[in-house]
Amino acid sequence: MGKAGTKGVSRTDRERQIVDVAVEEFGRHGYASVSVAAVARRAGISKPLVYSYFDSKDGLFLACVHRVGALLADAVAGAGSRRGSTGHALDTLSAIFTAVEHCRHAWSVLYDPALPPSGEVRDAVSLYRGRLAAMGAAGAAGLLTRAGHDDPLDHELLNGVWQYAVTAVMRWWSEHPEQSAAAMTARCARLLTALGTG
Amino acid sequence: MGKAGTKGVSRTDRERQIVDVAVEEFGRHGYASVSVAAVARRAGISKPLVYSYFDSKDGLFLACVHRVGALLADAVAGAGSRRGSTGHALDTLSAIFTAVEHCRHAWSVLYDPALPPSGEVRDAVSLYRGRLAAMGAAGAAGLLTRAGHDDPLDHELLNGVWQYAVTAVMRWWSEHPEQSAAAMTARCARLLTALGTG
DNA sequence: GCGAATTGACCTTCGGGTAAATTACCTTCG
DNA sequence: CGAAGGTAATTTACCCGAAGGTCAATTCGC
Repeated sequence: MGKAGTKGVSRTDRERQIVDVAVEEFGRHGYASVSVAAVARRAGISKPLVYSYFDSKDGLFLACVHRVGALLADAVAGAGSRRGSTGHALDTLSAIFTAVEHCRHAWSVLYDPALPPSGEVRDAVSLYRGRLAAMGAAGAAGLLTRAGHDDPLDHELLNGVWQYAVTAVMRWWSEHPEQSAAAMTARCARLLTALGTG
Repeated sequence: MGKAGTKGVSRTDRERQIVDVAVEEFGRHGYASVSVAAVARRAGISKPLVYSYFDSKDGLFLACVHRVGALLADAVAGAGSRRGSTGHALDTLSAIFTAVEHCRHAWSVLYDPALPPSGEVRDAVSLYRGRLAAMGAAGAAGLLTRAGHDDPLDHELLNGVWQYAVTAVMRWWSEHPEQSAAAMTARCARLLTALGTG
């Protein structure tokens, strides 16, 4: 639109705003389908400004990964810790819901299945996924050992299923924006008790 | 590599072979990250031949969707039908495992989350997803009503979680090619019983 | 005026898509 | 049975738009 020249927005503020937009775009459409120009447009600025602050598309995505990775890891680490796998799962989900209530596509950024198959981006994503998996599904281990199963591959698979289940819940939530975090927690509580009595 | 001219492969055979390759590529990397040239290269032919048979990238993807959609829908429709949600889920999973044992990326083609957000492709995918959801998670409805929950949104969400859980299992399987379909069924049986006793 | 913020215009690569030419198979007629 | 010609299979070379990435200029706050 307007000519060149500063608009009085500090670099820090602008970076935060760009990452806000980028998280939503990446979370909604996936890494491969989002163009830097689209992010710039939706942020109301021009493409070279994005490159000036983040160097490359990967750099922008990395910033998003660190943003949402820290947010989610902190939330899960600080979650309540009831005993019993159902209670533990609910505590974890509740912590995630409240953490991303104003940034609902955060989870999908970390669990975008169409990432570049190698490189720095993949490494950073794997790092945060690993942390979330270790914490969130530590309860799953107890669940399996209590049932007498100790195959490590079983644990690995249950871990993957747990993370994809959370992904499903998050995507459903993005499509039902009227639902509050508390309502989501209650809903998941109903589902989990129903599963336990199946 | 060689010059032009037919190699004596009929259109029908070639189409089947191209779709074989394309299903694997689309399933592994996702719609947006796969180029028609890559599919052609891995099939040992040239790009214009693909366009000559499938018109466009969307046309090629549509062929893949119909291939795997029919395969999966038939498998689930013909699955055993034990009573009880655990038995029903296991029957469904077992049918899917044996159906796609030689085509393990089939499921991921239908559940690629980075599809174009509208258009014919999306419609076809939604059609098959709907069929699979209706059949596969009819059991989920029983599970919820038995537990006294009748919120239709709960059903919708449980449906989504079920489909993503299956997606997780399928992706794990793609990364563990040494596992047989029977082994996967047994593994899922262990997980489901462990869940029931949680 | 100096530096930070910001942009229009440009370059380059990649991927979807196309046109025309080449080769081989199959029919048909002498 | 063999030559002519149509048709199907296949490729090389190309076009074009979109997206990643860069440069130099311009404007504002201090």
